[in-house]
Amino acid sequence: MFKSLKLPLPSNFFCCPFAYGYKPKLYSNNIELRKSASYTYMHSLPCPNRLRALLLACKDKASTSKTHALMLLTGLFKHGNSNGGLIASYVKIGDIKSARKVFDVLPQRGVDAWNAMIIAYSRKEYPVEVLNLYSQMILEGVRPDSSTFTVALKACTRLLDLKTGEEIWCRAMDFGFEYDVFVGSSVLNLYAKCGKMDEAIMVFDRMPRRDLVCWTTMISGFAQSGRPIEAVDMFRRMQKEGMEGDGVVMVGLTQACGNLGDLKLSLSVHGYLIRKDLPMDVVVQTSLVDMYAKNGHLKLACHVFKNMPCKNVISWGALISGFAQNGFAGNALNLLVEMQDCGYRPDLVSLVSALLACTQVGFLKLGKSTHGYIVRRLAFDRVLGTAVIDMYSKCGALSWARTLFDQINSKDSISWNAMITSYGIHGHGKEALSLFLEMTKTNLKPDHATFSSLLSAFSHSGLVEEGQYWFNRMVSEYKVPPTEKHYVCMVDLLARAGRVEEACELIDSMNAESGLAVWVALLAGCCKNGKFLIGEMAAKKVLELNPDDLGIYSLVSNYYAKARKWDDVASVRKIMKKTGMKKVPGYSLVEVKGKLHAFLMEDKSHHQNENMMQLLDKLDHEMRAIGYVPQTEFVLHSLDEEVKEKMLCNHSERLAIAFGLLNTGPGTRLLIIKNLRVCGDCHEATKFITKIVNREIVVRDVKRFHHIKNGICSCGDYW
DNA sequence: CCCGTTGCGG
Repeated sequence: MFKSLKLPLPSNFFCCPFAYGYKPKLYSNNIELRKSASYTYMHSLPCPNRLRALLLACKDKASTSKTHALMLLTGLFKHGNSNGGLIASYVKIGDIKSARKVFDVLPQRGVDAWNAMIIAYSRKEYPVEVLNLYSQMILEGVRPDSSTFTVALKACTRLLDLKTGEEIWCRAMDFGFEYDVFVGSSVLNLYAKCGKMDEAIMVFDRMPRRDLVCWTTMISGFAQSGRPIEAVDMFRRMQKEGMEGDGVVMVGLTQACGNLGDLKLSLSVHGYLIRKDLPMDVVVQTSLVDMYAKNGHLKLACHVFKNMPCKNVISWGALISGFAQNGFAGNALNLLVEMQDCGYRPDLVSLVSALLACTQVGFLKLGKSTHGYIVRRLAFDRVLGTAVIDMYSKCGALSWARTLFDQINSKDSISWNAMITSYGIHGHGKEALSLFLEMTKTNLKPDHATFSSLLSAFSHSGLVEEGQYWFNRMVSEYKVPPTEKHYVCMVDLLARAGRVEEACELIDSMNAESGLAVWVALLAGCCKNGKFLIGEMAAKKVLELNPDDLGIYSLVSNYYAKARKWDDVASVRKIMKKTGMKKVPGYSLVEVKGKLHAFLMEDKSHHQNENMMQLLDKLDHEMRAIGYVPQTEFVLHSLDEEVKEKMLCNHSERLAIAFGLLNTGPGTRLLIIKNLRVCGDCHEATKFITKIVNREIVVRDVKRFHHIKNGICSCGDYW
């Protein structure tokens, strides 16, 4: 990061100048300026333009050097004029080192020379060098021009160095560039990229003249700051002022549409591009793919993608990440292969998407080979490392996750949080705590996310005392204001431990409005512990908040069933039917011999169905012999007990387990991935199965892991 | 008098 300009501050400089009533002085004389060298030269030597033309025509090293020599001979070099052109011609042939060498020995350096050098560094993306030269230039008393300020501001934007940027902007205004569109749009971009859209709009509204670039900056600024509605408003305002968009403007709008998820608007943006016959380059088309993918319309995204005459890795990445983000892990992974078949090398983004896809479906084998690919092909950085940690832990390989965690040498709080979360979901609350304590010994500060990870780890392990202790210390010592997420963890922790009264008190003490999630957590705890007094209230609260998740209604209905309030069960069922919410079909996945197999509830279509049923039948008898009693309360239909018991056997995880047992060698660990929470009966049954077949079965449900071995589950039946 | 300078994709 750029340290400091070490320059005297312009007058009235303070934070965002307009916010504090800053009034720029036009053409101020408060800084002693030497006249620029090119200015003096014009009156003393002939034919400067011929030399410039010559320099501009230079195409290679030879002609540049020749002209350079000519300048030295004629004495032009000594007098300083045209040196900007000389530097620029070295830059043009890509020889920045020579350009800098010339620059350093110039007897007189006019603003053109400085600009040429600064622009060269800007193009090569050396923002720190740009700012160094800029400040040196000011100190030497050379008068910067519009380009100088524009490029210097761009450098600050790259570094996200708002403070330096504002300082430069103030100076630009003092030098008379307040209404320069180039300087102005650079300032807008600086604010936009630093996430200060309110300041940007303040500057924007004061601009007397705005070009298309200014509008684009505002539109994409709003889009990228998560304010898509304002981005669209900005575009409408622009049209009202008689401007038409170009491709770049539309890219900003596609981002806004992607975030809004408004298909109609998305289609109209696409339509605008076609109607106005704007050039559809790779960038525009890729942003359309991304827009449709973010809207969840993968078909449209694919359609645009397929019709792209020219694709690149970014286009592929947009589609792959679209599939992965929308939960279509298989499509994402297939696309990654297809991309390679088409001769494109997966890059960071497509690989992270692939990891995400593997994580979603618990495809450890493919995740591992993706990890291998990353290690071989790319530098293994912190971001990728954290993604791989997440993948391993969510694919059940906690110890591998830890090994990798130890290998990351400059961990940020995201890496720590990922590892703490990993211990949490595997039910290792104590390890999560000791890792947290280790983190506090570094100079990283635990933030709200760290405490979310820690508290949820406690809740998965039922560590009530620890939870209360650290919740209090989070507020008092670490000054992290508790968010709803933290409250949910605490309510969950207390309520599941049966301390529903304390959970209630905690909800009452919340500053913010208590949302749906805390009441759901409370209700779940009441349901588990048969606390019908507080449960009644929690159930009412939950229903009042009109949840749109069918799972929540199932919880309420389960609760009423447990409380034997059949009328209420019926009325909740009625709501569920009326709202027409689709039940998410439960499925289970199991990896066998490097392939992932999926099972739906009561799925009889599998070619091994016969064998699986036989095995389950056999296991059912053996389980009953050693004490298994089917818990039919988990089947919600009003059916005969016998039918209910049969249905339990057809739960998807039983099918997956049967398939896994039949197709793997004795003693192999099975990993089952579920998209819902594991049902209580299956949990019991699996414990018995591990005893009978002498295997370890790991089940990942939507919330956490269950490592089941010898009839005992790592969750301690606490989930 | 001219030139260089500002906004876009996973």
